[in-house]
Amino acid sequence: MLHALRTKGFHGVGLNELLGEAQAPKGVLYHHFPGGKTELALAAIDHVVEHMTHGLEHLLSRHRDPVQALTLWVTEAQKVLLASGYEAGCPLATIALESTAQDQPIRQAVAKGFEAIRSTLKNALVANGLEREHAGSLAALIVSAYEGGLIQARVAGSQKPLQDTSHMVLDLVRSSLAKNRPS
Amino acid sequence: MLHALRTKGFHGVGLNELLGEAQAPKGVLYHHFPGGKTELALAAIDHVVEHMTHGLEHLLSRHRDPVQALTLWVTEAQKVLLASGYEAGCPLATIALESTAQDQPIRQAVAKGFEAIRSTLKNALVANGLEREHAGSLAALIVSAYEGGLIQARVAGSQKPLQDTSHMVLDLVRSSLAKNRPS
DNA sequence: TTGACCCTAGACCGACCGGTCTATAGACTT
DNA sequence: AAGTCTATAGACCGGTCGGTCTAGGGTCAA
Repeated sequence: MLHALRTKGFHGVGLNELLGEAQAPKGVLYHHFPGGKTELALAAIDHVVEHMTHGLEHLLSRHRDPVQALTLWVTEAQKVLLASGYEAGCPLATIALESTAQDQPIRQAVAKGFEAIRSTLKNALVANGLEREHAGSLAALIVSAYEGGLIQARVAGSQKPLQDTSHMVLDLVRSSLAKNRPS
Repeated sequence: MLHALRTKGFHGVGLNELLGEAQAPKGVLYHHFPGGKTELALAAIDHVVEHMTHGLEHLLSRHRDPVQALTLWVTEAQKVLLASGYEAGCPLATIALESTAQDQPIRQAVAKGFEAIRSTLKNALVANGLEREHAGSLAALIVSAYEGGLIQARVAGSQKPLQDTSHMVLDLVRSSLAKNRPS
C-alpha cells in the first residue's frame, strides 16, 4: 500500500490491483479494515508518519549537529528516490494533494503528520539555541523544501532540484544556528 | 479543467463530471482533443505554466526589487488558496505527484513547467547580481518552498505553514541579494 | 463428535470510468 | 437548391472501480 500510495497516489491505486499483489482476497481486507480503502490509507499514513518522525528523531538524537542529521535525512530520501527510478517521493505529499474537502479523515491524518514533523524539527532547533518563533518558521521551510524538492526531482527525473534546494536550506540552517549560538 | 485539476487531481476528476459542468457533450471534446483526457490535461498544464511564468515575469519587470515581486507572488497564491477554502493549491504539484512513469507526456509538460519557472527566477536573480550557480540553487529553493508551503497550508487549512515558509525564504533571498550587491 | 465462532476466499454488484460511434444540424460552395 | 463538409450531441460500449455478501475451512470448547 505504502509503495503504491507514494508512486500512484490514493486514486491511482486500484483495490483489486493492490490485493492481487498482496495475494489477498477482498474478504480479509474488509474484515480487518471495515472502512475499506480509506481506512487502509489511514493506517498507511499513520505508519509512514511514525516512520518518518522516528527516523528523524533518531538522526537528531544521534548527531549533535542538526545540520548533519538533516543532511543524512535528505541523503536517505535521495537514495530512495533514485532506487525507485524517480517514482517514490513522499507519500504524504501525494495524498495531501489528492484529498478533497470530503476526505476529512485522510486530510486530518496528513495534516497531523506534517505537524508532527514540523514539531520534531522545531524542538531540535530550539534545543540548539534558536528562538521559538524562528525555529517554527525554519521547520516549516525545511518541510516545504523537502516536499517541493522531491516533487521537482521526481518529474524532472533528476536529483538536481532536490540537491539544490537542500543545499540552500542546509546553509540557512547552519548560519541560523551559528548566529544564535556562537559558542 | 484547471480548477478541477488543482482541487481533485487528474485521476480525481471524472470526464463526465467535467463535461457536465461545462454543459458540453463528449463529441465536441473528442473532436477538438482527439487525445482525450490526457490531451486536455496537457493543454491545461501548458496554459497554467504560461500563466504562471507570465505573471512572474510581469511582477519581476514591474518591481526593481525581486523580493518585492516574490512577496506579491506569494500573497497572490495565498489569496487564491483562501478564496477557495483551502482547496486550490498549485495544479502542477498535484499532477506531478499523480503522474506515473507511464504518463510520460504529462510528466514532461510538468517538468518543463517547473524548469521554466526556475529559469525565470534564476535569470531575475542573476540580473540582480547573484552568481549563476547560487541563483540556480536559490531558484530551486523558491519553487520548492512555494510548492511545499502550499501543500502544508492546504491540508492544515491554515495559511501559517505557507507564511512561515515564505517568510524564511524571502529573508534568505533578501540577504543573498544584499550580500552580493552591497550597493 | 458436534456446535459455535472467527476468519478467509472470491463471486458478484451497481456505479462510473474514459472512449467510440452514429445521427444530425448548420454553414459554406457551386 | 443540392451537395459537402465540419462541428455538435449524446447514446452506448467494455472495463474497472470500491464495496457487499455468502459459502466454506479451521479451531476451539464441551
